[in-house]
Amino acid sequence: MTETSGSGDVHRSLALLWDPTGGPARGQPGRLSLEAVVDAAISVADADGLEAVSMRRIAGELGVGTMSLYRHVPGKEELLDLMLDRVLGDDDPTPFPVDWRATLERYGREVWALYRTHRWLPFVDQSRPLLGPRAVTGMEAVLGGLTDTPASDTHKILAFSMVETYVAGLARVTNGAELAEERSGVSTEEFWQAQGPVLVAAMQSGRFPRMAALDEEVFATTPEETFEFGLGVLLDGLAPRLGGTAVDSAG
Amino acid sequence: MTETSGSGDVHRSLALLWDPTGGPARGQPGRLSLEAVVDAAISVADADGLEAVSMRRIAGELGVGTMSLYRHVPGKEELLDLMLDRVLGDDDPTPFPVDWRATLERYGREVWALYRTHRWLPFVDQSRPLLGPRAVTGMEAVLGGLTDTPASDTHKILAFSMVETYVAGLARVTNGAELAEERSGVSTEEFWQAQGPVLVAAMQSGRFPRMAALDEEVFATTPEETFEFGLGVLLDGLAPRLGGTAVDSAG
DNA sequence: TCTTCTTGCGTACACTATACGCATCACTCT
DNA sequence: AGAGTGATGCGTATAGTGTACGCAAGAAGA
Repeated sequence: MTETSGSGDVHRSLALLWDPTGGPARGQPGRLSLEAVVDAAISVADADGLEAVSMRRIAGELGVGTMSLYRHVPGKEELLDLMLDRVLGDDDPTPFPVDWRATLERYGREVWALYRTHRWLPFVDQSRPLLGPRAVTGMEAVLGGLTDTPASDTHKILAFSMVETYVAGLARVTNGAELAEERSGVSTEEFWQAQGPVLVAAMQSGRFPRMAALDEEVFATTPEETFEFGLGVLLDGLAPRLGGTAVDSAG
Repeated sequence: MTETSGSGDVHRSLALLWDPTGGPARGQPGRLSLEAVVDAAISVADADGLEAVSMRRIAGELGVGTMSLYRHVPGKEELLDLMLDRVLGDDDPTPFPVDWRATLERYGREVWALYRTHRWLPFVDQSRPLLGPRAVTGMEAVLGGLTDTPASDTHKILAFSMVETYVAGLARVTNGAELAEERSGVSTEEFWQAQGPVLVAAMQSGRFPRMAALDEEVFATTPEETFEFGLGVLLDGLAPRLGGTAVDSAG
C-alpha cells in the first residue's frame, strides 16, 4: 500500500473547508455538490480502500462524468484533505473532564475508534494538516481538558500530538494487515507460515538463538491488547511531565 | 504523498532476500543484477522521493530496458521489500548492553537516524514485514539487550515494536513536512501563514478561546526536541512494565 | 553442431490524474 | 421579452504508471 498525499492548493482547500456555501446563484444550479463528492469518496474508501479512490471511480459512483468533479474540487489532494475533516464528525464533542490523564485517555480511544472505523484514514499523509473546522473544534475540546496541568503549552501540544502519532502508527500496522489479508486472500497466519520454512532454517542455523527461543504466541497479541498496552505506557510516561505527581498505574 | 505497498509474492521475495546467489550458470551471463536494481531504486528514492521510484526511472538510471528489471525482481512491491532490508546495513551491529532501558534508547536513536537518512523509508507500508536477514539480525541483537528484565517475551516484543511504531510515525510527519517543502517550494512557515487569515478569523470568532490563547512558538518545536521528548516518555512509561523499578527521569 | 536455457527488451494494455475547450442552461439586467 | 453573463457538465487528449506477452540473441551442455 502506498502513501497518499494531501495538501495541494492551500488557499483553495481552506476556502472549501471553512466556507462550503454553494457559491453565487448565477448560472446553472448544478446537480453535483462538494458534499456529494466528498461523501462518495469516503464511501469508496470505506468500502474498497484508499487505492480504490480514483476520480473515475467516484464519478462513476455518482453517475457523472469524470471531469465534472473538478468543478467542485481543485484536485485529488484537496479531496483527501476534505475527506479527512469530514470524517471527524459533525456534532460538538461532549466536553472533556478537566483531568489531563482522563482527557488524553479518552482522546486516544476516540482516535483509535475513528481510525479503526475508517481504515484508510491513517494512510492519508498528514504532514501538512489542513486545519478544518472540525479539527480545530476537537483540539479546542482537548485543550479544555488539559487545564489542570501546570505544564507549558508546548508540553501540552507535545503530549497531545504524541498520542495522535502513536495511535495513527498502530492503526496503520493493524489496518494494513487486515486490508492486505482481505485484498490478497492470504490470511495473516498463512503469510507467516509462508515465511516459516525460511525462518526455521535461519533459526536452526544457530545465528539467532534468542529469536529461536521465542514462544510462538508472542506474535499472537491482538490489536486491542497492543493498543491498551501502548496507551498505558504513554499515559504513565507523560505523568512526570504533565502531572507533577507519581506514576498512577502499571500493567 | 500516497502510501506505497510492499508484500507481493511472499515466497519469491523471501528467496531473493535470503538467497541472493546469481542463479544457474546457464544461458547468457547477464549484465544486470538484483543488487544493482535494488541499489538504483534506493538511489532514486533517496534523491527524489518514493513517488519518483518507477520501473521506467530505475531502468533509465541503469541504462537498460524497463522490462529487463522483471528478470531480477518479481514486481514493484517485492522491490520495495528488498529496499527495506537493504538499507538496514550490512555489518553486524555492535552488541547492545544488557540493560533494557539503554538498549531501547539506543535502538530508538538508531531507527530515528535511519529514518531521517532515508526519508522515504517510513512511508513504505510495513504491515506485513518480510523478515530479511538484516532485520532478523537486528532484532536478535535487541533481544540480547533485554535479558535483564523479568518481563515476559510478549512484553519485550510489545515494548520493542512500540518504539518502532512511534519513531516511524514521528519520522513520517517530520520527513513528510520536509519533502512537501522541497517539492512544492512552499516552506512550512509559508504554509502555516497561508492558513493564517482563515485561522485568525476563526480565533476571533470566540469559538476557540483556548486555541486563540496559545503562544505562537508552541508549534516551533524542532523534530529533534520532539523526538527526545517522545523517547523519554516511552522509556519512562515502559519502566514499570519492564524494569520493576521506579521511574528514572523526567524532562 | 544442436539443443536448451537465460537474459534483455519492444510492444501493448489497462489504468491513473488532469489541462483544455465547448455546449448548455439559469439567472440578471436592459 | 431579449440579451448578456457566468457557471456547470463533460468529451477529448496528454503524460504518466505497472506489467503481461513474446521474440531475438547468446552462452553452456550434450
